[in-house]
Amino acid sequence: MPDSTFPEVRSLDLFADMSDENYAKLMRGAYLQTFPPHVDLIGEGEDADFLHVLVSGAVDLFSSWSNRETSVMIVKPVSTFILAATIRDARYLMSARTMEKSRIVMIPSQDVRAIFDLDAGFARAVVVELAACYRSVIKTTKNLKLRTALERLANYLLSRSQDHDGALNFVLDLEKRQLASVLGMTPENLSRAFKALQAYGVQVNGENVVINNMDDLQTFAKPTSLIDDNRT
Amino acid sequence: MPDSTFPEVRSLDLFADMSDENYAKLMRGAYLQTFPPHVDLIGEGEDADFLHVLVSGAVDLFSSWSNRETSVMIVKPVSTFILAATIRDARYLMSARTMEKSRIVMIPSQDVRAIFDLDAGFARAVVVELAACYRSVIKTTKNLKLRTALERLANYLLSRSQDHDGALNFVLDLEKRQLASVLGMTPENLSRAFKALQAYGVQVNGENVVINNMDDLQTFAKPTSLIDDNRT
DNA sequence: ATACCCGCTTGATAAATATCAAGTGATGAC
DNA sequence: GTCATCACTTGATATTTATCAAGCGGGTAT
Repeated sequence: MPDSTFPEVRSLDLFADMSDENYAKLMRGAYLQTFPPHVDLIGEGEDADFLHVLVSGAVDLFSSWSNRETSVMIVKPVSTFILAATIRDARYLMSARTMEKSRIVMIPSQDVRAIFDLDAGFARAVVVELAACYRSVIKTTKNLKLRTALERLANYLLSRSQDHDGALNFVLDLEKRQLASVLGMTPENLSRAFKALQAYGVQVNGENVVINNMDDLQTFAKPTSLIDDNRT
Repeated sequence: MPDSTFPEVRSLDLFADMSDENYAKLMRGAYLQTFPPHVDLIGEGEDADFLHVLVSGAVDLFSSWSNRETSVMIVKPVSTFILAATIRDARYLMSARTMEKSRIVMIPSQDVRAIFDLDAGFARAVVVELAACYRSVIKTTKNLKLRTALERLANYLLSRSQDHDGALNFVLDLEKRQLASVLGMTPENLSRAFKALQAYGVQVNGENVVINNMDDLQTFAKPTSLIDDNRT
């Protein structure tokens, strides 16, 4: 492959299938920016002028209403965020802030839409990506409506274990209050939920998690790929 | 426009922009089927062999886990459902059943994917549709995580009022137990929630709803287009 | 080293929501 | 017309979750 701007971006599924020419066009107006931790990037309700690609760091997509706030999802590198708003030329539904120092490529939304019309490979990739995002949020909805907070936590831990090749001990990748918000509960409630999972052999010490009895935990959590597997 | 198979389908946004030739190809393997009320169409976990287009009637998309069941969304005509699974050649994340007598056009998924590659207009329409679906589910998630059941109900009533050009009285379009499931609460809780909204001037008699004091209800419900407007 | 901050925990209590059981009322079958 | 069915309602109670208020403890700045 010839040189390209932002090679990390080029190798993303979303951009891998397009022609070099169209990729170059798309990146002509794009720029890379580095942000410190805890910086607001986007406010919900604003116009989606840019498609964002997180190259390194971590970003929290959250939403507020009537004095309440919740984290809708966490974005980890390398991936895009708020593709749907860009495509529809609509307003952001979520706010975004960096969680740590982050490098982000910003691509003007109008260029994304223009190249979409020019490049069939890109168009296909956008559709596949959007369909995956859609399915992921459907799973979130099922998780919220069908499970209690304790069950959501148990399944979260099983998922993280899977991420580590089924390891029985691992480190939480989120601060606990952040995790509480993602799971749709308060930090106090999360604290108690961790204690309640001791009954199923889960030990938590700071950010370290040990699963002493995988069978017990699975029997309680009843994980299913139709909710918990983010790949399918 | 020349004659086309399933004119109701042809005029959908999703199919309006494609060439007559490709539309004909897409519909070659499609067939229309009529189902009685309360018939299971799809079970979650099955392979997405067909894209479904609801031409008349109503369909409930629901999901089950561990002895619990919840209605994720209701599909009204004319619209497609489970587009994302079709695109990704994946398994259905939701089950589907008819709520009333329904006519449904079923299009083989492989044809959808094939024509997608051939027809740029169709590809664009799929992307726009999927982006809309994605944003709609994000709104559902915000609704669930940021609001209590009472607040969800209040905003639901305001939305239905909007659907009727802001009318102060209208008829519920769902059975109450169905509505309870969509809103993520039990039928008993919904019954009490209706009574609680009397304090804000809402009167419910059977399926008839009267909003006596729109200001009061809005002050309580705090509707926002970033959650409650399904068009943007 | 000391003091402070901050995230987390814990306890007590309140609010929201679900469950179980019984009752009401409309609708439809016979 | 009577009975049965079914959705809905109502009441009593249990569970889940949130709120408020301290307290704990590891890290950091000075």
